[in-house]
Amino acid sequence: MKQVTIRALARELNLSVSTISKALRDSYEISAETKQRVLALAATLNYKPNPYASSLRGKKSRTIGVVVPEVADSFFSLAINGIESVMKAMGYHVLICLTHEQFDNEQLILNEFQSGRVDGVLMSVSRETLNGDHIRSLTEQDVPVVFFDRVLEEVQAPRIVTNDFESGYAATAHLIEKGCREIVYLGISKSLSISNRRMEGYRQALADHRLKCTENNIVACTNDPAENYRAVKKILLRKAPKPDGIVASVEKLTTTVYQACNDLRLQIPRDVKVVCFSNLEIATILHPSLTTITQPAFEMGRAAASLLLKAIKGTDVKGAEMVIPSVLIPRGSTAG
Amino acid sequence: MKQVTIRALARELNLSVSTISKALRDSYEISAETKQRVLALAATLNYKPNPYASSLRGKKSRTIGVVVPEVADSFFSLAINGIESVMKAMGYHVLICLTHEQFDNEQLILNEFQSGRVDGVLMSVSRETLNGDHIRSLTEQDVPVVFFDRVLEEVQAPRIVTNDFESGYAATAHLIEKGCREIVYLGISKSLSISNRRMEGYRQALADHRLKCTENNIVACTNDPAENYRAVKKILLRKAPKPDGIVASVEKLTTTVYQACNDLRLQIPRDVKVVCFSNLEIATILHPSLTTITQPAFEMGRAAASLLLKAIKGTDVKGAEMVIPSVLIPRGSTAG
DNA sequence: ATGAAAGCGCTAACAA
DNA sequence: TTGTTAGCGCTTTCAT
Repeated sequence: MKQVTIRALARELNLSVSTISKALRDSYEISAETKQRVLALAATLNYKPNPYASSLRGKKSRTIGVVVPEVADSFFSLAINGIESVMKAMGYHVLICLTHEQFDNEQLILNEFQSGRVDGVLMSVSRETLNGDHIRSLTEQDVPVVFFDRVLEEVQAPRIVTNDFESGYAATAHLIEKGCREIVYLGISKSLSISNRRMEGYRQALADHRLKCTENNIVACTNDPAENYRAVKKILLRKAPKPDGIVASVEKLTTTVYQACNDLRLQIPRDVKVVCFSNLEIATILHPSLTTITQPAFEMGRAAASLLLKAIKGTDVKGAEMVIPSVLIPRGSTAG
Repeated sequence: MKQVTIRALARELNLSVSTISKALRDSYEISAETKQRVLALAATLNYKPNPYASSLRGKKSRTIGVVVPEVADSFFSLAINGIESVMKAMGYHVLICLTHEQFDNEQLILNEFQSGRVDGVLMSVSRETLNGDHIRSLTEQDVPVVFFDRVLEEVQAPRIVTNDFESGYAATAHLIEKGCREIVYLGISKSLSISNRRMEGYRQALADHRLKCTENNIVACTNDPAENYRAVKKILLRKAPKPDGIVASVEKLTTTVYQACNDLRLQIPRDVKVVCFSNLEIATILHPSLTTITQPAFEMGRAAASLLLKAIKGTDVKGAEMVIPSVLIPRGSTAG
């Protein structure tokens, strides 16, 4: 990497490095003519300022970290698009780090972020995360952290979330309305607050409709598709009471549920109706098309990014919370 | 950001900064005892080396850039997983940049990469990319570039690709075998080499089976789903000759094709059979399940990452090319 | 309007 | 074995 440095420009124009630097940053101290000359030479020599030198000097990296469980997931990939749209406009870089739903990866990543590599962090915690010390040590070093979607309640940090309770409620009420009486809830993890909030909504809807809520109807899924498949199959095979509705709290479970129903010769929506928290565009062409709770992934990404930028600028956003609602889109899987 | 620096450690232990630096890097020059003391203090004070300072000093960032059209796409998100798995193991960071299929974004990104921000670049070109000057100026600055999947033929750079020609051939031959005689090819873009190679395979398969290939059966899709939908619908409505098979060369078109067939009351596979280049896990639960050409996305990511690391190390990989084959998975959409 | 010089945190050649 | 020193490229006082 043979860089064109400010020094090279200075030598070429018989000016000092500081003059060049100021000219490039359009300082009022520099004459219009000099600015022209500098800019022109910079263009012809294809000068690119070394970002690491400025970072070192200025103590800011113009880079943010995005910590997510997975990128092969329509919610997160859309959220990343939203984040990126804001950050690009503000000249920030986005360092995406994946935890693969593992707490130790998450810890390692946040740890590394204490080095000054990033000016702020957007994160959605892993399904395993119970303790927030790694997050707190980051904020204690004045690296602002904003949660989006998956929050760790224990940590006091600004957050962009969706209305998980209401969505869980809406999904369940919708199934009840369509005649379901024995509704199964498939959670992502026992510890994840979004999963629990959705579940609380589910419970509340059952209660409001005078349906009893048995723990047997609640399944905590794992990160292993095969295991989830067995669990879903098992509960669908139960005879008395036979499940007639499913609320799946995460996109990954869509395939599992459809496949299980298919293999068990259960017809959706006749034998069992399904609502899934999902952002899959493809929901419309499933057979039957899938009723979804669709989250405002892109908007959440945008909002989280904007909030983080404020925090980086030094605005006090402690305790800021923004709720962007999800939408229930009824389709074939709950028809009839 | 209040950093613990090497200087702080030095003061605390009454040692010089260079001793600390060497101790941290486990230099043979430093006594075991001193190393212990340094490491211990570093741990208690939670010292994190400033990556930008080392980058500036060492002229290497231990960061690579990944330039892709989109992240909300199962091929690219899986490929990113593959890349990340290798890079994490080697202690590299991954800066993901999205072109959104636009050439000027791609240019801007590669331009910025001339600043020394990254040690190397992995890229899949945008559908608009015709000219490779931006890529060449990067390699001329000794920033190695490795293509994966979407190559710009014009640029001589190492590449990890899949067998696009053979896959296009296999998809088409499969349809012919299943009785199709009027097969439509849906391309991603006229300029994209992968799309063209797949198309060449399609043409060859037709020729080998003594079917004529009319330009009317070849549709170049755009980045606008609505427009694609109209185009697909239009060709499916054609009466004579009526299309009875579709090869869709990109995942995004799956929804379009299924939706169009659905809306036109065309039954898959009875009226028209479909093969799609796709990595969607969900292919199995579409109705009918989708016959796919499944690309080795994760493996391609891994291979590309390894190759880039070699290039960064200075190994000569000019002209290296690795082909990882895709697999045709026959499912319901081509049954019967 | 321009320049000299210090320093961001780290590394490495050289000295002691 | 440890320390001194000179930068990496850039920004920013503080002169001039």
